Amino acid sequence: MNLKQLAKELGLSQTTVSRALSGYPEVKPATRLRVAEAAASLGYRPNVAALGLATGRSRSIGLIMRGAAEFGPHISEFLGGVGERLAHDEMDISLTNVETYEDEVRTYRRFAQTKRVDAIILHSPTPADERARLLTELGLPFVLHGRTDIGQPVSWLDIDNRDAARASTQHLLQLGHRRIGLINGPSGMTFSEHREQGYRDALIKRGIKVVPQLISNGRFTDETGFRATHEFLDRHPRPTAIVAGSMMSALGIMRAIRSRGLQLGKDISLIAHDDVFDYLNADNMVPSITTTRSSMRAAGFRVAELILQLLAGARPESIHELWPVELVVRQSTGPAPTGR
Amino acid sequence: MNLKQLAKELGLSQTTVSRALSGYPEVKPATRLRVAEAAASLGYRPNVAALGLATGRSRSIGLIMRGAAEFGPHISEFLGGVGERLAHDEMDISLTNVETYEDEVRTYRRFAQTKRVDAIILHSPTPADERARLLTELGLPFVLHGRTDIGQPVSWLDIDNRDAARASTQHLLQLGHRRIGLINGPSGMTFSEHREQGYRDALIKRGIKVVPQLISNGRFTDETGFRATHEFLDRHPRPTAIVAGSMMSALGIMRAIRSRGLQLGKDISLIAHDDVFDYLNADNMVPSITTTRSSMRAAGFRVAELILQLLAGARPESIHELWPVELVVRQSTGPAPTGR
DNA sequence: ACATTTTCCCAAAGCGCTTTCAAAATTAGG
DNA sequence: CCTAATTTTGAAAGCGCTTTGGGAAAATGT
Repeated sequence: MNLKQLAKELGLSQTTVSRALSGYPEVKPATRLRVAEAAASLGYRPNVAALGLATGRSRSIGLIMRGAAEFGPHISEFLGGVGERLAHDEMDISLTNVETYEDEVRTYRRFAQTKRVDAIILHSPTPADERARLLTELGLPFVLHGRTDIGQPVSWLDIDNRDAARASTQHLLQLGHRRIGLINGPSGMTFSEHREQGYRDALIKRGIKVVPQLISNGRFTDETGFRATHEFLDRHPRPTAIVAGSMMSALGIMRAIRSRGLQLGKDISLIAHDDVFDYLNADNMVPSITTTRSSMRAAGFRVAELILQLLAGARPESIHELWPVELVVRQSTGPAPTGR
Repeated sequence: MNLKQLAKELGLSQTTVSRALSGYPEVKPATRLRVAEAAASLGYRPNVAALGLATGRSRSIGLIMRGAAEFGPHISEFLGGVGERLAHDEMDISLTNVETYEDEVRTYRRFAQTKRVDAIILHSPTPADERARLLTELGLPFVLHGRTDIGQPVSWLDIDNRDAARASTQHLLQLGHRRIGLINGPSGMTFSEHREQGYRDALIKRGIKVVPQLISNGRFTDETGFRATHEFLDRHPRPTAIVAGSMMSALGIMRAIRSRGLQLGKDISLIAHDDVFDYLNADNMVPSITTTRSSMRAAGFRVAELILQLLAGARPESIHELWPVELVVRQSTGPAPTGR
């Protein structure tokens, strides 16, 4: 069933039917109704390729994952939010995998040249990320989840990682901790840098020297947390608290702490950043974990919304959102152990 | 840059340029080369909407996620595999979120009517899943990850969950365990049913009565594992071993065991199914976890390949793959504790 | 040398939609 | 009741590609 057939069925021209279905004003309400009913009962929907060709819009948003590693729980939560929002508008996510940075660049080129997507969601940026520049050059609208330092009119949404890390560190300082380890995300990523800045800010403000060996970078995995924690605990004197970048790391950290026979929340304190996975609840851990909390899913939802605004004509440079992060104190943080 | 411009640039007709780029034989090698070079240097790529309109193919594969819950680590591993394979052919995944079953059906209809995707990846089936029938009716090619019982020519790829559960249970039986709990996936899903069947098979073969209270169903989350384990351990006599459906559940199970002051691999044994997440390694746990192992990513990769075969004309009823599952014995399983 | 294949290329139609421009139908104005 | 203004509808062009059905040019045969 295509437009031509439907029009013939109704004894109308394609023009009128098209207009009726697209909600243009110059069609009589009675006609519009008749068309809508016929379309519904005959199951007519415009062919998306034809529509794309005629309008220049593909009704889909591109998102590229680089390397197997990116396909973790974080991005999938985010994707959930994006998809939820786009579904309202019958738009879809066009998901593509690439191995290398070069492949990613190539794929953006392909997206632009073939007009496969209307816009891009850019994620996991580095401070000097060139991809934003490339996309601008290619004329592909995009919203960045995160931030870069390149001075360009970039639309972005980010959470306040710097403040999150600062708040976490300050909280531990207030509890009397003086040797605090940071188990951060991969080095080079903007959010990792921001977290380290926040951590340093808090320490320096309190006049405490930053010990580079107490800062560890790596992916947000159980294993990374486990290893880094062991390394920290091998030091003398050992840290009495840890700030971690993710609940995944926290799992490994907890394991390591336990394997040393130490008690979480007493011998050693832990604050993790919680991206809100419903299958990994900080409240349900034993002990429950103090976290800085910000829903990845909500961010995805909002980014999708911003993309739609962009496509509706919003000025890219007007789109900036910095989300505050909430500190939720639970059992994994306690007063610094006295003496030693 | 479109075909017309490129053709003019080359002093050739659109026909010839199109054929040269698509590798048709009726174009002189010298011309082909000249065209290819011009296309490369001018950055020409066919508009995907026009291509879709002319060929009837969208070069993308649909995958629907129902509910927030489906967006877990399992599916994202799977997606990684799918994307990796599709990228070779410059095809993309068209990802869509829906809330309800009805929405999902509606979306398949939309896909079919608007010709948005060339094929579908169907996943998370129930035994009497009607979606396969619907897709057949809609004329949408699809490959099912998993299996259903409806008697239809359905293309599928599945792992041998029944055998995996049977092998796990048998292994525990050989170690002398007689009260074995099963912490399974959500009830209703085919894979959960298969696992329960395998578990029952093994017990019955050994003449051991199946205790319904030792079978728990739920999502693959830390929390589900934690709760189910506590319930099991509240029983008298309590089970001495647990078969779990996922590494996520295993995390919660381990927590629960620990919180009871029991020792994993000694007081109680655990075998989990491992879908191979590189951020959650059974080998690195303490103690390391005995698992039945099958890469979700590899499954995704292969499913994508099967889809491509289907689109290339393979008969749907010829596509069935049942993957065996490997049992990897590690430290979390040991002899059943004697006495009591 | 000419007739016949074979190779190579092209004009134009068609894929299914939107949208411009113009005409027909309706309503309002006098 | 007629003309002018306003709604409402339609014909046709165009989006950028593939592909059919020929033709011109080159290669082959005699």
